[in-house]
Amino acid sequence: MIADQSPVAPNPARKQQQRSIVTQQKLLDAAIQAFSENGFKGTSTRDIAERADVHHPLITYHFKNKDLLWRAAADRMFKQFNVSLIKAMSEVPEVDPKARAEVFIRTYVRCAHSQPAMHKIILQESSYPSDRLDWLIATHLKPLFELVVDQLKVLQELGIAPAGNPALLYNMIRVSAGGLLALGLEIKGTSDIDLEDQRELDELADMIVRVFLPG
Amino acid sequence: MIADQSPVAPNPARKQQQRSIVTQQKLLDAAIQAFSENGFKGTSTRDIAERADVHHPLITYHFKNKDLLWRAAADRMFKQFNVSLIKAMSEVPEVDPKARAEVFIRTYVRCAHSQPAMHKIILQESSYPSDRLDWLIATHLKPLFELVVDQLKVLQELGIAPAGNPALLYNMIRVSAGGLLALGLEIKGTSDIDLEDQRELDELADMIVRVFLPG
DNA sequence: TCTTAATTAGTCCAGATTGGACGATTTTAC
DNA sequence: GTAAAATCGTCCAATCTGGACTAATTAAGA
Repeated sequence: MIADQSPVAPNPARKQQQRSIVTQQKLLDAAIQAFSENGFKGTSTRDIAERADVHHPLITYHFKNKDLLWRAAADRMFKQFNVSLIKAMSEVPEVDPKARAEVFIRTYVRCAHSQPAMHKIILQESSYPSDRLDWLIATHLKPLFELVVDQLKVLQELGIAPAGNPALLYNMIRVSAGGLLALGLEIKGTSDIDLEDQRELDELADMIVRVFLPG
Repeated sequence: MIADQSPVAPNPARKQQQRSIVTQQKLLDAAIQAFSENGFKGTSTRDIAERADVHHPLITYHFKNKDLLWRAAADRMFKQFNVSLIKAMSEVPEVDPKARAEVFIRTYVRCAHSQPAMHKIILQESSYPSDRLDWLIATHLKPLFELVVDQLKVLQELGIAPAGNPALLYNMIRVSAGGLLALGLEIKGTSDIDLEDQRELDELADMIVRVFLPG
């Protein structure tokens, strides 16, 4: 994912320098990490700058303020996630719905593992109403939701997926992957399952497929 | 749940007054709410005192400091949850494992709905290692985990629950209930499902039973 | 009822942190 | 070489931090 352009400067008379792109990426990565750990309110811009190893006034320079930094960081993360998902799906033939669903689940597990911050941020923003949540839903969550639920209905008609409200089913799958992976430390503490281990990760994906696509 | 005793005073020469119990409960409720929204770091003791409508130095008086307040609040919440669960289970005959499992799931859904803060706090504390997480696992998470996983193994042998690692299965059930309910606002935004509605809540419980206890 | 411990109210503090502003300096594209 | 882009260093005013302290109030036990 390459930044289209600096999020701030409107009409550059000279093109953006390479190092500024690096700085922005470092800030965005650090922001996702920090926000996912401590929430929007609990995260200071100085904390983000320190994690990124960047002088903190550069946040103002590149992103104007904390709100816009949050939005840019979330945008990047969700775009990466959704693009990975759609790309993986595009490589599976349309004619085999069960195979498509299986690829979707395995890809979702893989992406959720490489970006556990996503689920944490969604959950945090679901704590109370906010502009950030509205934006998240409208921009990234609802589009994917509608795409997947339509396909889930087909799977249910074919007897591949369990009956019932497909929206609930979608969310159960989602939390069984993303929500469970975000609990990595806790699960390691209670059960000695290490979801950093590729084999255990595959086992989780197998299990989700088995449970949610029994047909 | 009644507080055994004031968490601070060691040897009261005169018994604890009723109003102090009320103050403590108000503080504990407010603390759970605040911590679940903004995390430990993102929550100030003053914020908690304001939510509880209590003068903030009373936190020092009743709980000594922020850490101990967090622990007392979490302890209360988890005890309530686990006790509800065990109580419900004790009313089901031992001889019918499937009925027991179904009661467990429906009770878990009901409790998770009445206390969505629990899942949020677990997830927050799973972000990075801490004494709080260690304590949570050892005191409340692991005991329940071991209890349930043993019963899950029986269900798997009977062909009632799907095959696979029972620890993963347990956690999938847990997040399908608690994790999904904690996402209430998001789910309402994407799908118009209102999990405050008792019928929709029952539908979720039905779905979890259907998916995880197909046998 | 009276005494006194338990609880609360009110105030204060010193220090840290907050998001953000600003000019001086360095780096790099053209 | 030069001017724009990016970074640095420093500053600020406001707010918030957890906690300390004394005086006032309430209620338990004799």
